[in-house]
Amino acid sequence: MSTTTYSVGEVSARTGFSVDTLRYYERLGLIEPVERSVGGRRMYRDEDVGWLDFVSCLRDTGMPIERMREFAELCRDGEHTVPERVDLLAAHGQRVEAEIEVLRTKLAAIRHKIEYYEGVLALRDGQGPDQGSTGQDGQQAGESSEEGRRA
Amino acid sequence: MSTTTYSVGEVSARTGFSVDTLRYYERLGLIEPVERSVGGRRMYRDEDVGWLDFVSCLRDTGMPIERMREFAELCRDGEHTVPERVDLLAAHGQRVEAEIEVLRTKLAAIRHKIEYYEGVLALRDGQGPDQGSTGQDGQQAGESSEEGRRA
DNA sequence: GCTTGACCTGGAGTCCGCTCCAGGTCGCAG
DNA sequence: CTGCGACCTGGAGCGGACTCCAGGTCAAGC
Repeated sequence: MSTTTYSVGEVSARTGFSVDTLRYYERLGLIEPVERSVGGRRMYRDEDVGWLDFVSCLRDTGMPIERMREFAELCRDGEHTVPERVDLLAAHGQRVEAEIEVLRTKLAAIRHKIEYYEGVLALRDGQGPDQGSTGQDGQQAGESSEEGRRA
Repeated sequence: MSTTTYSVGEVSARTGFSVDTLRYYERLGLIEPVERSVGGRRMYRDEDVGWLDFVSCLRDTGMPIERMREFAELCRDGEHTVPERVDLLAAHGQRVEAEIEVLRTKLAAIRHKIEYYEGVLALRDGQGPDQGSTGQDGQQAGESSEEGRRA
């Protein structure tokens, strides 16, 4: 069983992190110091890649680097930190859920606006073409009559 | 019908934008120059607040300021820009949907990890308390055997 | 009239998360 | 042995989105 390893470039391709970011994360202690070849080059193992995949979950869900670092530290500190890790992840999970909810709500408002615009277009195309290019549509005025208050 | 107006502080409280941010957005042309009192103070009207509510939808769904500015400009340029506005918003909507999808997927992976940890805890509490604090749990090693590859 | 707090301006400063750079090494192909 | 491309380091630079500051004005209450 030859323990295959990957260069930083390969890992970059696999994980989507840029080469610079991989080195940056390592400096920050977000990744354990990666094994090196004789010539000093990084040799990532499968576990490293697995960890990076998880880090990408954290990052892509908006966890700040500092908190990821804390989490990494907990992982390094041994199994007795598992409860804390759960707390940290669960708290993050809640934030992500809340974030998703915000996105859904606000996206709905955006879609609503699109529909309003499409209504405007349908109306315009249906009856008389282009009635005065500069109507009472000054940024907020025009459509606010339709949507006004309500985030 | 007295057209009520709001001070920058009131609008800040209502919209959630900080006072500084409100002024900043106005400077950038993201909001039309707001009406002023004799003494030079901003007096926001309901339409302004409505527009800000919509801006918060764009911002909170991650639209960069520059694109918001473009959108604001289209709104100012008159009704003939409605198709472009729709395009801009629709494109943004797609990105937001994609983003939500990413969040869901990655959140699922995080939950999976939490469950794994809870399994570890249940196991540990069930049979023999704390078996060696510094096991083979060096950051990625331990749990990678469980989750390994797969973002 | 005086105090106090909210407001004004232009510009500088901050924080985050990378990203780029210079100057040097490694190692494989030809 | 010579390229050449991928890699190394420490540190500087960048883009985005605010946030803060100094120094001044305004307006309502006492």
